[in-house]
Order: sequence, then structure tokens, then C-alpha cells
Amino acid sequence: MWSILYLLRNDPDKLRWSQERRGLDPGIVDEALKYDQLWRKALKELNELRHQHNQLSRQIARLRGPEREAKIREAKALLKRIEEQEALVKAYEAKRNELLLSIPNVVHESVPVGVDESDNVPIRYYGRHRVWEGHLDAFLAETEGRGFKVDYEVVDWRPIGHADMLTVLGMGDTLRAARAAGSRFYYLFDDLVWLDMALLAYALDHMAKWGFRPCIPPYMLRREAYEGVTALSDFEDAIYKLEGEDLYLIATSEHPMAALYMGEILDEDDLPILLTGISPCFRKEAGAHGKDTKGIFRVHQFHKVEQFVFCVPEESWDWHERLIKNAEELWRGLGIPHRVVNICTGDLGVVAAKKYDLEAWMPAQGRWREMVSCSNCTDWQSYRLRIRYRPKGGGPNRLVHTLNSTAIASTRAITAILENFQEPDGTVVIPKALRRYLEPFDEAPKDIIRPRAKHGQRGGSA
RNA sequence: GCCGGGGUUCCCUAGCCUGGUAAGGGGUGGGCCUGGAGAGCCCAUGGGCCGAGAGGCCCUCGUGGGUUCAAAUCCCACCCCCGGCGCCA
Repeated sequence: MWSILYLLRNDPDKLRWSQERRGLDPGIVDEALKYDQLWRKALKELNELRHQHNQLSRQIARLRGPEREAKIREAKALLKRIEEQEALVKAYEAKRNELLLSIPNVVHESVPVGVDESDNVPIRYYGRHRVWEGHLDAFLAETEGRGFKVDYEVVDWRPIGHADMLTVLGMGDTLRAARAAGSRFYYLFDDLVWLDMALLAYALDHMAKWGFRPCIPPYMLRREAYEGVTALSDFEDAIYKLEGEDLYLIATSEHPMAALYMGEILDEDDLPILLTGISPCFRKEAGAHGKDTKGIFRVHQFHKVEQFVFCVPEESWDWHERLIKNAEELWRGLGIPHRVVNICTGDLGVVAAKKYDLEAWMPAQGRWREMVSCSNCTDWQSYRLRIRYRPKGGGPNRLVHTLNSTAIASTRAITAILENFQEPDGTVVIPKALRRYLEPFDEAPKDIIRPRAKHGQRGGSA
């Protein structure tokens, strides 16, 4: 049974509690409860009327002559009442569903209460952070001030920001991209192209090794599928639509992978299903005006390797921990200092019951920035997509749980590499873990990315 | 885009012409049988409402309308899938 409906009838306080934790109106629960009761009562009456009508119909089949005519008149009269009752039931049901579908996923007990991202709670740090002396106080406040012992080294030169590094290297052009396509687009060249490919290969290789099935999904989805995987509000803010077609460009491979089994009933023996998607991602980034306008941190398109899991409800919280551990292992492998934060209720989004972000340390900015998002969506997506499984010991079909997590998103990973492995002379050291993925390409850099010698190319990155 | 074929319950399939409680097989679960297993036989198998329970009832044949006392079945519109033609990296 769908968890929201189950809680509404069996534990409405839990729903109210969840709404309050999210800073939302718990009154919607009572409203939904009211319409659920009205609906059940009206449906009961409707079923009784239909039963009468069915019985009449069956009698008519066996009768002849005036007796038959009389029953037909009776049935006709009954139909009018049924029609009225049907309208009533339909109205109550629509109202109840509208209310229930608007309730965000029930938050997990361990999700911290908060308003925005400043209330997210760091839970562990990794790596030796390179801290410019001008950022030291803020860094210490954020780490030791919160009781974390974090490894760091102080440098007396301030690393160049990732956006400016594109210009320094001469390998990215966002000015010409803006002219051709608009802001938040980019041309990447040379070593950064190899780096993008190597990052994806690195992530995909490890995910496959860990038992995740590689998947190239559709890059577009029908609206019906999209409504099952994401909040309706995202259609305006995040998702591109193809003009004149019922197709939407995917914002992440999470979405087509979630929709893979829509409408299906799986065997419990088939679970868990582990997928790793590789795809471009397209995002409008509406509502992000003024944020990260330079460079390639926040862009309309990038490549991503994603982790996705379908599992039985009892296992989803274990899988949630596994997915963030996988991501951490990938980022540890790259040697990029980072931390994991527990996303607070105000920053959680409606789909997830709990979310971890992995944030990389960005030496030029002196703060951690989101690289990975790891969510347990419980049955929020599977209810809407009608993805169920047959329990092994019999019993009614149950909704699966779905989880997703970034493995590596290419452009963001590149920004983290450009800042963390930058040398004072403007070169960038390539993480050792990526070198074997660059090895097959003769023209790819292997150890160091050096600024490109000028060939009359204006490397504007603005 | 045009022409043809199709969409039935967890899966496969029958029913559609000729309207009257959706048949059969497979899978799965349970039971009988057995020292144990298999075979065999029996029951169950989607969603929902009422009921303490036993049980009762309603809905469900791609979607939405229409005709009818009654629609998987007849009519209309739409969606999707497959094949052929055209176009094509």
C-alpha cells in the first residue's frame, strides 16, 4: 500500500509530523482525511446501487414480454441515481487524490530540521584541504567550530577560480557559447574534453565493478513518465520541452531509469535492480539567476554517471548508505577533499525522504560545493509510476523503493579538479586515478594539463 | 508522413464477426499426498469498498466518449507498439 495513504488512515500524526518538520501546513492531512472518509462512504453507496443494477440486468437477460419491459424501466430509473452518485464519488476522489499527491515524501527521522542550505548538517570530512590563508578563519569556523578535526594545509597564494582557469588554460569558451546558444552554455576544448571523457569512464568502470548495470537511457521522456519521477513544479524551473512534441529533455538519467519499469510488476527475486546511467543532462536552471553565472559550475547541459536502485522497502535505507559510500569512494579516488552533509528539511525537495550531498572543497572559493546528491525516494516515484513487486512468500503486490545518487557529474568534477590540483604556475595536475582512462588516447594529457599555447584563439570565458 | 496488423488479469493466449458473470495454459503462493522430494490432484492469484471475522459487493480487457437494462464484444475520437513504404547518422 502507498505509504502516504497508509499513514493517512493508520497514523495521520506521522504525516502531520512530517509536514511540520518541512515547515508545511499539517492541516492538509485533516483535509485529506475528511475527503477520504466522504469518498469511502459515497463509494459504498455507489457500489450498493451498482449491485442492484447488475442484478436487474441479469434478470432481464432471462425474461421475455411485459415482465422484461418492466424491469428495463426499473433499471433505467436506477441508472439516473447511479449517475448522480458516480459524479459525487468522482469529485471526492479527485479532491482526495489532489491533496494526497501534493504531500511531499515523509521525512526520515534523521533528517535535520532547517530552512535552507545553511542548515544542512555536515557529518564527515575527507582529505587534506588546501586552504588559502585568507580563508583560514572561515574554514576553521566551519570545521573545528563544529567539532570536526579536519586535515588541511595553508597556502599563501590564492588559487585561481575554476571559471578563470578556463581562460588561463585556453580550453573553455563561454562567451562564444553565449553568442551561439545563450548563457550557461560552454565550449570545452582539448584536455578538458579528454578529462570529461575520462571522468565518465572512471565512474562507469567502478560502478560496473560494484555490480551496477551500465545503461544508456532515453534522453527524452513523455510527460506521463516525467510526472511520475519529479515534482510538477520542476517542469517550469528545470525541464526543457520539445516544441510540438510530448517529449521532455532529461535533467538526469535518474528520470528515465526510474521510468524503466513503469506500470510493471517485478518478481522479488529480481530485486534489487542496480543501474548506472550515463547520459547528458539538460537543465533550465530557472530561478538560479545570478548564481554561479561564470564558468561551467552551473550550466544547461553536462554529462553524468548516475547510480540508481530499485529495491524492497526493507532495504532502502541500507542502500541509501551504500550509494553515498560509493560516491565517496569515487571522490576519494580522485583525491578531492570533500564532506558529506545531511540535507535539512527546507532544502530536501518533495521527492526525497532523505538526502545526502557530497560537497567538494573549492580552494578558490573557500567553501564546499555540491558535487553529488544522494536520495532515498522510498515509494514517492514508484507509486506514481506504478512499479510494484510480487513478494516471495505471497501476499499483495507492494511498491518498490527507488534511490538515486550522482556518481560523477563531468563539468562539476572538472571545476573541482581545476581548483584543487592547480599549481601556482597555472598548470593542473591530473588525478592519478584518471590516468588509465586517458592512456588509450594518444593526444590526451596523462599527468599535467598545461595552458594552451596561443593559436590566435581568444580564450574568453567571462 | 502514408498503408497494414495489433494492445485482454503476473506472463502467454482464447473470446470480438453473432452484446448477457473473461475461458485455457504457464509462473508463483498455499493445501492434499510422501519417510523426504517429484509427479498428480485441489484452492488462490489486479485495484478498491464494507465487515471484528467468516464473508459480501464494486471496478478492471490501451485511453476517453457514445449506443444499450447490459459492452472485451457495436460506434466515434485519441494514444502506444509491431511490420511495410518513404526519409535518414
